[in-house]
Amino acid sequence: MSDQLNPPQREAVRTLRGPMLVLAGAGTGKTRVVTHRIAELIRNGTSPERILAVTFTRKASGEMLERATKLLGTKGKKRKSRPLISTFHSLCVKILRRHIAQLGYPGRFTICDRGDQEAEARSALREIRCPNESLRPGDMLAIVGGWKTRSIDPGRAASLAETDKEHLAAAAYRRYQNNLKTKGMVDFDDLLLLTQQLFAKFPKIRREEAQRFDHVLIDEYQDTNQSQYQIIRGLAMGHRNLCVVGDDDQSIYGWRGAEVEHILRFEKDWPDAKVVRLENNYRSTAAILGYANTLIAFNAVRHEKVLRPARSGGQKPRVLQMQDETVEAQKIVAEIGHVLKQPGIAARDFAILCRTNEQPRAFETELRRVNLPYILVGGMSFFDRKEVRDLLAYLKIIENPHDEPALLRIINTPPRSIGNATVKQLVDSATSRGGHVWDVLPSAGSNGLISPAATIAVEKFCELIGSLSVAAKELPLADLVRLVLKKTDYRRELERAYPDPNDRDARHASLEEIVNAAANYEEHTEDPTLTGFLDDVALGNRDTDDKEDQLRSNAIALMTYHSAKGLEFPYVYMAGMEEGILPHRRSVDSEEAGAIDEERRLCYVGVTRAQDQLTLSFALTRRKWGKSRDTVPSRFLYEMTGQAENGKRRAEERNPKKKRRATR
DNA sequence: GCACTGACCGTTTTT
DNA sequence: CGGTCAGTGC
Repeated sequence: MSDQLNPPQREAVRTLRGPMLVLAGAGTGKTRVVTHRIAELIRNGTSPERILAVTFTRKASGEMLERATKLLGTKGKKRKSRPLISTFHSLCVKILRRHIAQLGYPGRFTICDRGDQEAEARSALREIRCPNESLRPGDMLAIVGGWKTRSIDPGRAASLAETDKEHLAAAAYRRYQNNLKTKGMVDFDDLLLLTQQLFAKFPKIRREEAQRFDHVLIDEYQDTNQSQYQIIRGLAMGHRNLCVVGDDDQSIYGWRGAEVEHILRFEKDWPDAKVVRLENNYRSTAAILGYANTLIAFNAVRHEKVLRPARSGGQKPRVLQMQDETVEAQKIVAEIGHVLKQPGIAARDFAILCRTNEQPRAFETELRRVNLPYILVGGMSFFDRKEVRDLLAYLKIIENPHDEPALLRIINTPPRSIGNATVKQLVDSATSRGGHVWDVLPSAGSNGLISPAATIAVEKFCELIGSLSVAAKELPLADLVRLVLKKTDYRRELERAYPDPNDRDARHASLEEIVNAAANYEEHTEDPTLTGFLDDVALGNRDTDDKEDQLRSNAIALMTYHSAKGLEFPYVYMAGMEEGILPHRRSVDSEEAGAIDEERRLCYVGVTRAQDQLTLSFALTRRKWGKSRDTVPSRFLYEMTGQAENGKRRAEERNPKKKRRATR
């Protein structure tokens, strides 16, 4: 792309004051506009730290920061003189760290990961005496998550609940939320929800936080949920310098509470808003864009947009039919290997996109077999591995001994003779007193709650944590991590637990990675703290770079459509174009209106990632749980290739006057 | 207290 | 197929 901005882009960059909505289609240089705008603001005298840019993913914020830095030529400068480019979640953590006590929480908090959430869900369900088979913790979390992303508190949830499960979930939600509060823990959704509540209840705090910035920019605005919407309003209503950028056709987070209405309603909320449309696509060839446009036109409810290709011609997208998912992986990987032999083509030019996290498995096996470099984005995270979680649990306990899931995780890991029976006693005694497990540990032996042997073990454990906490105040983070490993003898535990040397080595390496991550965090952060490190880990803000970035710098990308949003690749493979996968079975079966439309947008996101060549593939049979089943090609294939009738079009041709309402 | 075994069960996407 | 968990035997 040339460095010249086209007229609408220029307008979006030059109009610096007041509210602005940038409706930007796929591949129209959205990120470019945002970064240029930041640069323009600074050139016009806005001091950089008065600018806040919010993105959805950490990757996007990193990229934006990099580009803005380049544009401004401020590379070596201190962080203070840089704009704040952050994800929503990181922003909210910062705000909550300053004010959470106002909401009745202990002064500090830890962010729970998925495992912590499950443990807390389990105990909440136990508290309401919910039989195991009536509602599982996972299901409860799914229901509660749905409420939280729509800003529904326990009180309102109780009145909204319809089914038996929902009623149980509402009761458990109340407990769950209260327990988290007393323990000083917040889950992912709370980060947004509590910030919203903070702003609503304490206008003074809202103003204080809002006054830090003179300009607010929001990327991927179509994916904002209720809380985010309110937070943005709260931050921008004073100065009104709010610029939001988004594309309703790429709204793929409806299931997480995102409401496209927000982008459609923007002009009503901010009546003097300037609206700029970016419709020139610089990314894909006309052939690819043709497929994308034909496909998305099947969605009835949308902002009408015409994406004009800047690149004419191009190779027509291919549809490949394979025998099963193994052949699919073999064929695609073999083809990539073949194309890679051509000069000037690199592994990073390829992406294999999937609907589910399970699909990449077959590809991974195959890529390994033929020894091609790849990076699997998402899926089982490094930080989900058992040994990593154990080690992090120690750090969490050092930071906040009241973090109960962390405590229960490591109180007997490595085994130190504090068995299930003892732990149960300790938990019961804490619950009956309404206190923390950590606080009953010192007196447990003298109260005769636990056996003499266990008493000694518990005493030793307390000493261990005590000495680590002292060390934490003096040692650099990486050294603290090493000390934890040494004092807990965790490496010997690995030797014991994993007889397979390969397995063992991999796990040793994971521990080493944490030490590296800590060192990296310290190096890249101005004021490093244990809290800050744990925040970054919980939010996926991996400062671990080296290894990951090295890989990413030249590897075939293997990821889901959701992860691929905002990215682009010369060669894109969309695997598993089958009914039940894309669109996913769950959406096909769903009663909810618009479920298929969201799947179609997902498909659209996939298609519009491709710059030069797009390949769609489906398998005739696919294995699931060891059983092979026949499949049906995705309806989207027929739609894209013009083999399906577009009912909406027909109706319109007959009755052209009738205007479609642009709502979801 | 701990390790091992077998029954059971699950089908999406993520910060 | 692969992971989880309760129950069993040492």
